[in-house]
Order: sequence, then structure tokens, then C-alpha cells
Amino acid sequence: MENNKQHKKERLSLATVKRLPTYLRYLKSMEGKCEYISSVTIAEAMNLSAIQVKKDIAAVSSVEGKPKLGFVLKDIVADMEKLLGYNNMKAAVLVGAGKLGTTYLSYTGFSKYGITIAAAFDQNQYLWNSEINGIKVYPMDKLKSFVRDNDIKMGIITVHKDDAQGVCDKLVDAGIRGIVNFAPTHLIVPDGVELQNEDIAVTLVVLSYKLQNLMDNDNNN
Amino acid sequence: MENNKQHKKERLSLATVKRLPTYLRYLKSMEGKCEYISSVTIAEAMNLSAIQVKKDIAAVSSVEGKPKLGFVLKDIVADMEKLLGYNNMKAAVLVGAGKLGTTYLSYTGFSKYGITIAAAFDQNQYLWNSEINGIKVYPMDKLKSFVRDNDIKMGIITVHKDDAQGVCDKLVDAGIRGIVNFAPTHLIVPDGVELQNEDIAVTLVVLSYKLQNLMDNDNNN
DNA sequence: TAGATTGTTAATCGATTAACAATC
DNA sequence: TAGATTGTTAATCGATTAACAATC
Repeated sequence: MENNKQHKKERLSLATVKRLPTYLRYLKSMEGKCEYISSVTIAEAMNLSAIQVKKDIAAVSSVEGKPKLGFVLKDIVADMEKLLGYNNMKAAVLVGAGKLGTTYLSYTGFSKYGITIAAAFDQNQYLWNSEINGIKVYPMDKLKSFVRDNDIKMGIITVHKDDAQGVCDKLVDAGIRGIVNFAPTHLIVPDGVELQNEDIAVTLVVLSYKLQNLMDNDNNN
Repeated sequence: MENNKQHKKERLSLATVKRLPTYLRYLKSMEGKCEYISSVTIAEAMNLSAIQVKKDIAAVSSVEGKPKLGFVLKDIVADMEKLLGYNNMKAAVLVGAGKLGTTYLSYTGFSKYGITIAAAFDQNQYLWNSEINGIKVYPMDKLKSFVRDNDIKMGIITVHKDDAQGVCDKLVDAGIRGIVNFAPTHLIVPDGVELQNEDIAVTLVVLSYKLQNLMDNDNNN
């Protein structure tokens, strides 16, 4: 009864899933430095509340913690890695092998989180068949067959904003179900396709707003 | 009484603030195409619920909508722009004028949202005094005085992950209160400093999780 | 007029925080 | 033992969704 905790877990909350990669990154940075780690320690390092950390770990861990000591570090690392899934590695394609695209193609940290970029696509023929970080760049007209043959569900758009909607349409047509858009433009996708916009401007707006609140509080207290 | 709606507004929810730049982007793309726009139209274009859009507009708009027609497009655009604040433009510094940094320095869309990048800093002396998109690159030892003299509160980290903590410490020491970190590494900041990690791996993990849920639902229904 | 859409209040949902007994 | 930390249930908070009268 204690032993099959990994079965029958409730579905993780989206909020917890968002924090998972950050936990994993921090916990891996602690590997070798300690055997046990407590929710209090994690919370302090990550600027979260200890209660929240406790809850998150409860949701993902297959083993119990020890009162007074905390959790066996390598156990929760193993659980998180398993959850993020290198058992079921998810592949994505990237369209637009320019500056921004190249940055992400060069990024080697994906596999830790169960993600790979299977291929890149670009309209620039000079890039065709070149490799960036071992990932091959194909012409756009290979997109559809590649996505179908490899049963890929995620696409990343790193083209110029004027080309983004066209690329988006092609991804959808190829069968892509989830799109990360880095182009600073409004995209239209049909129902059933998940669109996630990544925008540095939005990030800064949110940060600026949080700071404003912080300072308002400073002044009122 | 109807007229001073812009006063006494409750503080905007964080969720609404996050959607604001996206609304603004979409609404500006519609300028010239119609005079009035309804929450239903906006909701469909942005894949949100009409009720949510209505609530968001109610929170930011200084004028009332017209039943059956919707809102005067240029009025809500004006309100959102005002809120995002080109009256009180917020400046940020960027550290790391490499590939990723250059991408953001080249981005011209910030000012629409009341944000500017005032200067860039890099340890590479070959970049010193060069300009990217009109933004000057300075040596690291000018960071502190620049931030102080210009009363800057936000910093963007686009250096290699091994250098990120060092840069972060320098930003904090200079008086920066909010940091956007693009380096895929765990950073430690003191209390009172707001840290926002931007990580493509996290984005893909979240997207992958959402898709998984979507497909599970497809299969169960 | 009839019907679509507004503005606003109430209900629901999801996530965080608090409380506290159990335990190493 | 005493005290810190766990696991879990309950309370609170924030955001979304539902409901509905008012109105152009």
C-alpha cells in the first residue's frame, strides 16, 4: 500500500509541471553535495514557500521523506526525470535556422527534460543539409513528410514575424498540435492546436509590473 | 460619475497584465479594419473565452462599450497603451551581447509596451562602443555607474550559463531589482530581487504536457 | 421590435497557504 | 527527549466561468 505510490497518482497540476524543470535543475546542481535535502532548503534556494515545495514533491515523488532529514536527493531527482520522461522522449521541429533558431538548436539541455529537436527547416537554400549541433536543416517542402514520418507533434517558430503565419499554417497542415511562437506577431491557429507565444516584451512588461507593486508596497509600509 | 472610470480602478490582476501585450498586438493589427470590436470577436481571434475578454477590458478600459456593437477599437487601444505606459517608459540593461543578446537588442517592438533597452554590456572588448540597433555596448565595469546614473531597475542576462551567476551578482550589486535570466542555469538572488527565468526547455515541457492531456481527452471521449 | 452584447454580481474552479498530528 | 520536518486535511486566496438584467 505504501509501495505503489507511483500508481494512481492524480494528474499533476499545470503549476507544478511548470516548476518541475526548475526543481530538477536545482536538485541536479546539488547532487554530490548532500544525500538528503529538505523542502525548507529547496524553498530557500528557489524563492518558493516550503509548503509549496512539500506539496510539489508529494505530487511527484514515489518515496516518502524522512522527518527531520528531508528527501533522498537522488530519489526525487530520479522521479522527476522519469516524470519529465526520458522514457517517452518528445520530439519537436524548428522552423527558421537564423540567429534565434541557431541559438536554440545549439542548446544542449533539452534531453534532460525529455525533449529533442529532431530537425530544422529553412527557406534559405544555403543552409540546406548543413548541421547545427548535429541537427540537420531541410528545405521547407520536406516539412510535411518529415513531421508525418516521425510522428512529431510540436513545432517551434523562429522566423521573421512577416513569415510566421505562413510557417504556422504549414506546421498545422503537417499535423503539428503544439506550437511555440517566438515571432512577435499575432498568429491564428485552428481549434485543437495549442499555441504558446514567447515574447521578451511580455516578460519585461510583467516584470516591470511586479516591480511597480513591490515598490508601491515598500512606500506604503 | 461615469466619467472618471480611469480613477479608482482596482489594481490589475497579474493574469490580466500578462494578456495585455497580446491584446494590444492583436487590436493594433485590426486598426483600420473596423471601428468597433466586440469581446466575442477578440475572444475568437485570441483563443480566449468571451467572458474573460469582457472582464479584462472592463479592468483596463476608461470608456464603456456599446451593447450590440462592442468597444471603440481606438479607445481600448489607447487605454492599453496608456496602462502599459509610454508615459512612464521603463528602461532595462542587457548583459551579454552575443547571439541571443543581439537578437533582443535588434528587437524593435519594446517601445510599444513602454519598455526600452538603455544599454548593453559585454566582457568582449571587441564589442565595446559598437552599436546594435542604436544601443551601445559597454565594458562590464561601466555597469554599476550606468545603472545608478540612469536609475535602471531591470536587467536581462543573455550570457553563457557559466557566467550567469557572476553577472547576476553584479546586476544586484548595481541596484537592479528585477532580472530576466535566459541562461539555462539556477541563479541565486537575495530577497527583494525579482527573478524571472526564461527557458525554452520549460516551455516545451509545458507544451508537451498540455498536448498529452489534450490527446488523453481525445481518446476518452 | 428582437437579439446580440454589454456590465456586474454570484458560483465555481484551481492553486497556494495554514494548521496540526505523526515521526525520525 | 525535544525539535525539525514530514504527510495530509482544511481554509484562503485569486482567477475563471456562469448567470442575468440593462441597453443599443
